[in-house]
Amino acid sequence: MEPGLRERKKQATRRALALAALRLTVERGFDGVLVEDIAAEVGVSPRTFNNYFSSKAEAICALAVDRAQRAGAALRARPPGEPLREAITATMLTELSGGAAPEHVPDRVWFEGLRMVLATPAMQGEYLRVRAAMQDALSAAIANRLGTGPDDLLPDVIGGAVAAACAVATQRWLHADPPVPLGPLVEEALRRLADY
Amino acid sequence: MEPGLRERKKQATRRALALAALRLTVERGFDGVLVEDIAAEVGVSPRTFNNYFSSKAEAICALAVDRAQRAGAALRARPPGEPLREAITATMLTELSGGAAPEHVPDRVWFEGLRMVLATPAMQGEYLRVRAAMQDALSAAIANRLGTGPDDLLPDVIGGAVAAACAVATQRWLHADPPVPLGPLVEEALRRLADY
DNA sequence: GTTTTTCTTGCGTGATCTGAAAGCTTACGG
DNA sequence: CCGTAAGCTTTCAGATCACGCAAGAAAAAC
Repeated sequence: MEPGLRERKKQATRRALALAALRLTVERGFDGVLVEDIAAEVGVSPRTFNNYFSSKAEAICALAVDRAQRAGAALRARPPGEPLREAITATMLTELSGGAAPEHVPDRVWFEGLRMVLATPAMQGEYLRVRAAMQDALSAAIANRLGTGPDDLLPDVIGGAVAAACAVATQRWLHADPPVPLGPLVEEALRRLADY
Repeated sequence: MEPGLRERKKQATRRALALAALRLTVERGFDGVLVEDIAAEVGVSPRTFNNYFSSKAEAICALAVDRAQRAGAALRARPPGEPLREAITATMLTELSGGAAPEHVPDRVWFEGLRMVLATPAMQGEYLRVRAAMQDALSAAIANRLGTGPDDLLPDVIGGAVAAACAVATQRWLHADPPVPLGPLVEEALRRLADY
């Protein structure tokens, strides 16, 4: 069953809105861009914007949510025999370092966008939803990998811990001066997690 | 330096607003209560409400944020010789089980309030800020306890992981049918964390 | 008791988000 | 093909929210 023109158009509009929201926010700041502006950039009415996203912040973080969810799929795709810890580390290194990025979002927009989201109270809540999305995706993938029952706490706990560790690494990465690569930070954060 | 009348009044107003916000929300749902209602309940103007809280959701979760931050102080207060893992577990068991609750908030309001916050998209972001507050408080306390340098990732990573584990336990607790006590869930979640 | 600071309040404004109905576009079946 | 059904977009209107500003009231400082 092909997606059909209608569905493809919808996805395209969604992506365009999310991207415009992110880009404009990076350029002008959260309060410097109105929903109206984003809609105008894409060529739709403001009301249509809210048919896709229930808030400006949600649109800005939509691409990040998509990316977070892909982490789950990536973890599922690791070789079945691989030990869990290695699989997770490898997955996170690949995903977070932007190697696999179907969205053609310029690196600087990602970076500055993240920095801005983290620094703006009105968007912090939404960013934490990104983390939650990643946690859920990881939990599901881990449960799938380990074949644990639905009552086992382990997948959720590990998913949450890994997401938290990655968030810490990302935070450090954003504020590192001089800049450092993200990979080693992620690796170290995950190692420290295992230390505990 | 005593708090002074002015400061005490401010804190009282703040608490009253936060409590009214929580209670009314539990009774009528997030959309069923207006900022105007909360202000009226406490006997201040709506404008004053926004002098204390920058959003309705923030007010609703304010008491939870206070509680989360107390976790850090509680961890600092554990005996210095105690192993970190034990100290954390003991702290979380005491704090989350409501044993130490200076706010005289009825248990049912806490429970239903949490359930409602978790179920309402408009408040989820704010709840995640509660988690962030707990994570920060724990990180600081852990760093203080271990005497680690400011560049060490471990305190932040552990703080995040513990906060995540507690959130998982809380989630299960809220949806457990039939109801189960929170303590054992927290204990197990923290144990699983160490398993990884 | 006066002065000064701080908090509260009322008013006005800009922005966000949502419901409902009308118009246009796509999909489907003959 | 063509007409009908379904879905999406748009316009319009309304409700709420959050905030800046200036004036008034309460507390603190002197």
